[in-house]
Amino acid sequence: MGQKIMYNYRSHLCSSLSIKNLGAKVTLSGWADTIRDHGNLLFIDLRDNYGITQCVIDGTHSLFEEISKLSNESVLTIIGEVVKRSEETINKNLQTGEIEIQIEDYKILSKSEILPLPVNSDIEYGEEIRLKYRFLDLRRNKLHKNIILRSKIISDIRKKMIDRNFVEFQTPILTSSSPEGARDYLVPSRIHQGKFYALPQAPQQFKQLLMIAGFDKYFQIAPCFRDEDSRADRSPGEFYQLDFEMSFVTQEDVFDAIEPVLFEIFNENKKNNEIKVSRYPFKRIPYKESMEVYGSDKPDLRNPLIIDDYTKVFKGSNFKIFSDQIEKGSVVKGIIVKNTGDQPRSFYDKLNNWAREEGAAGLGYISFIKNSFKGPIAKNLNKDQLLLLKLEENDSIFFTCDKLKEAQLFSGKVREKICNDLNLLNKNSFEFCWIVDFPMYEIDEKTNKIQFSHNPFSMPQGEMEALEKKDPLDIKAYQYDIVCNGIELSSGAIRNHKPEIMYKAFEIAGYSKEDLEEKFSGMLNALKFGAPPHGGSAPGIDRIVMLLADEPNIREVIAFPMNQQAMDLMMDAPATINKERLEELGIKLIDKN
RNA sequence: GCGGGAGUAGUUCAGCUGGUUAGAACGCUGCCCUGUCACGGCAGAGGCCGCGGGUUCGAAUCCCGUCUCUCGCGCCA
Repeated sequence: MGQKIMYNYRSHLCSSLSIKNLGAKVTLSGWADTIRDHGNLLFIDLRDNYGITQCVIDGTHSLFEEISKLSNESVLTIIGEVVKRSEETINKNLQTGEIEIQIEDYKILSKSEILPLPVNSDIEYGEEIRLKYRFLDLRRNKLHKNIILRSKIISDIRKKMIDRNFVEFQTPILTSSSPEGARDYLVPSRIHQGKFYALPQAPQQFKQLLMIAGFDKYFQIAPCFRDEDSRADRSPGEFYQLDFEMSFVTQEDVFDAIEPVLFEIFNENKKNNEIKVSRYPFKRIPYKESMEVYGSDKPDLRNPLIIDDYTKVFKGSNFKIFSDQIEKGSVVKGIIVKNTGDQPRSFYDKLNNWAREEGAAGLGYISFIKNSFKGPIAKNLNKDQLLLLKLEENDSIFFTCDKLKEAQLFSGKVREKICNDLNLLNKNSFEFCWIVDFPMYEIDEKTNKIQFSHNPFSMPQGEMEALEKKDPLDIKAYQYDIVCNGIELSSGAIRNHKPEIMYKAFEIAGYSKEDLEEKFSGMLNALKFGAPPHGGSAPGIDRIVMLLADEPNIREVIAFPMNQQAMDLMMDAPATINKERLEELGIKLIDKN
């Protein structure tokens, strides 16, 4: 104690000692994870980033009194000898469980006050306290591991991209607001009072400009900023994408380039070997089919249930509720569920109640058991109609009747609900698919106007000819999403690299030539001086880590996330700014009260 | 902006068909304990029951309002 000279903090890590080191005099530094005081014998589990080592001291030692007053999470250097534990006291749960350190000397590097949040426990705590004391939360095993996994995934991605001749770039954080898309985060300009920078929602235009600049293959672990409300899989404020772009490529070239990267990242970082990752090429599902079969544009392919169309069965049938609606243009969607024909009545009633809570009229069903059709709808169909259902023994089928889009979306919910209730999900797999052929345009239901359904810079399939001759709502784009286990990892596209097609595409969505030139002059200019065909995508890093860490919430894989209200409880952001700073920026606050 | 759930000790939670002194576990303080690893035992301190109002003889409990957290919807080209 009381050393005046600088000494080494550690000779070993808290994970590194074993019976091979018996007799060695070692120095370890770390946190006092747990202290077990037996009166005349005391154990300290010393923890660092790498592991835990048990240190022991007995009552005859001159430092015993002092050391027994230590508090949890104090930071210590412990010097002592590596000794073998007796056979009965070996701890198999610990990497270093065959040895312990006989404490000879120690030094307190930093004391800890009473903790607001226990570090050495795995139980769940409220998010508010976890976020306020994030540094303590991050010391805890689960979060600590998640953040290290995140680092590994990012470094793996970087290596794989560089190995494939992608070039890493940085693009501006202070840039200009883009008129399409999400709400921007804005930064006031001091030099140009009244004007604002925007933080990039994605480096979309910059990566395209880099392609036009001839760099051929771009990637970036890119921060993206969107001022939108949060969800369990959407952190407010900022998130990271594996943003990449390639020149002289077709849609299939883009898929070929990224599929092995995603496969390898998932296969090499999955939690255990039981877990199967989709082999590439991943399934390609046209948007229209995805809506028909899964009732979603981000289907979870681990769910074995499938939606089919049964409009023909009910058309003109005696089941008037459906047949009348069909006359008015509705459709009937159904989901066949195996091994449910013998479920008790309550099973169907519960689903029916759930459907009503969801705003549906109910959830009609027919089950087929011992060669007869049961359920309230069955008696309204004749034999031929019932046979069209193609039910097998012990099957049930659940119906939704509504306008096409509503019926698809609700069937999608039913598909998910039944899968969850019956536990049909294969949890040990990562199922990838591409959703392709997204429509270029859609109709805004409020204004009845045609608008871009996705990225306005995407190339329409059929290019100029399609824009000129086809009904805009029938035009597909070279626009695709990659989906894994029902989570949209990213969208991407083959971009429109021809200014004349760009003018036409925007014209259809109601933008004049002047609008376009005002808002995207940089981009348009670039396209006029020799732009290669190019395309790319941008899988979300946080969501990839979330899937691999098997976490239901994205904040569990971000070191310092904001809460749902987009506040940083630890750093106290956002915060008020003093008058002088505001004046300098030419900003006057409006009192909304 | 809208809907669901929650807010009680430093922490996690119980109590909530109203009833006089609000409990448990972990943590904390003190004492005992030489083989624990979530050590154990005894004792103790610790509460504006989120905040404001109302009903009532009496409110953690019932009612109204409000704030906060969280999940979902809207939003997220």
